[in-house]
Amino acid sequence: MQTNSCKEIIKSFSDNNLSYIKITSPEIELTDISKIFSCGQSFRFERYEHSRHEKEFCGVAYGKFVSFAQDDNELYIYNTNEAEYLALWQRYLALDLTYNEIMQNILENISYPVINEALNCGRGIRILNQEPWEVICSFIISQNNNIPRIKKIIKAISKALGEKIDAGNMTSHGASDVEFAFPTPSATKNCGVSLLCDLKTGFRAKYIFDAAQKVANGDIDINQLYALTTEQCISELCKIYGVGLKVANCCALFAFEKYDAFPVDVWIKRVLEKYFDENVNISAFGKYAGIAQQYLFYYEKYLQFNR
DNA sequence: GGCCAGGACCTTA
DNA sequence: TAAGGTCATGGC
Repeated sequence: MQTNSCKEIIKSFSDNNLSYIKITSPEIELTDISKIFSCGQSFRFERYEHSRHEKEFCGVAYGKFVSFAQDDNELYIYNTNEAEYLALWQRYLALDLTYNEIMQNILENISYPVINEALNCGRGIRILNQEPWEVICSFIISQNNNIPRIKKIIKAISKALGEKIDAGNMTSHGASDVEFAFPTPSATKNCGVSLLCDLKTGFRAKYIFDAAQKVANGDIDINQLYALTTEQCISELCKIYGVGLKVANCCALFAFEKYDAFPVDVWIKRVLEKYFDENVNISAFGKYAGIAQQYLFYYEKYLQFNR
């Protein structure tokens, strides 16, 4: 794995009841928070329209309400401090990886014009390292669904079943006084299928319930999945009723650091047919195939909505 | 009012 | 083994 050896400069601030940090580093030059939070990998962040920065996205991750703001090559993280950044948000944002080397690796492995175009178009996208249970549940919800509605359902589930978060110090960064963490597997399991169905999950309710059961009782051991190969990890995830290859690949990529996992949804299927040889092998993309996949996904949607 | 959305499962042949 | 139907729901 490529490790970022370039030194970051982290400055800490405190403003009334709110602590925040400012980060500058070469990696921030390959970071665009608006692409990161609108490329379909994460569903709990919203743009904060009244930001004093060029762009700002706020939401809940790892049980905390946080906001990420950016002006050019400066990244601000509100409601955190340096220690928490180093322990949590650095890895969450993948700022411990050097994306230049990752993109070079992709380009060296596979040579198609669309790869260059997609990497260029999506410049700044980074694959977040999100919480495994939240990712499993979120991508079960994603099936045969669209992104705005996925976000709405996840918000409703969190409000109904998640722990309250006191976010009073973050109302000037898009928070309500009370926000809600993503519910635990056992809270989700205890909720039961019919209430999950009431939360507009529809036919996915029984899938979510089975996932919650298997994770809560240890049939699926989240901590063990990190240590497995990509193939083993995907195969374990597919033991959940309602998790097939596409959802399992999303989980492997977005939660378990399996950067060669390559989710194929309707968009990526279209991309493969449109730009690649008929029998192109996914392994040709190399060990960062999943990251290439995310740039291709963003690129194709970008073309669709910017014509 | 049919079609589509970051699909998976079940039935049928 | 492959193809086609089914499942909830909302936006267009």
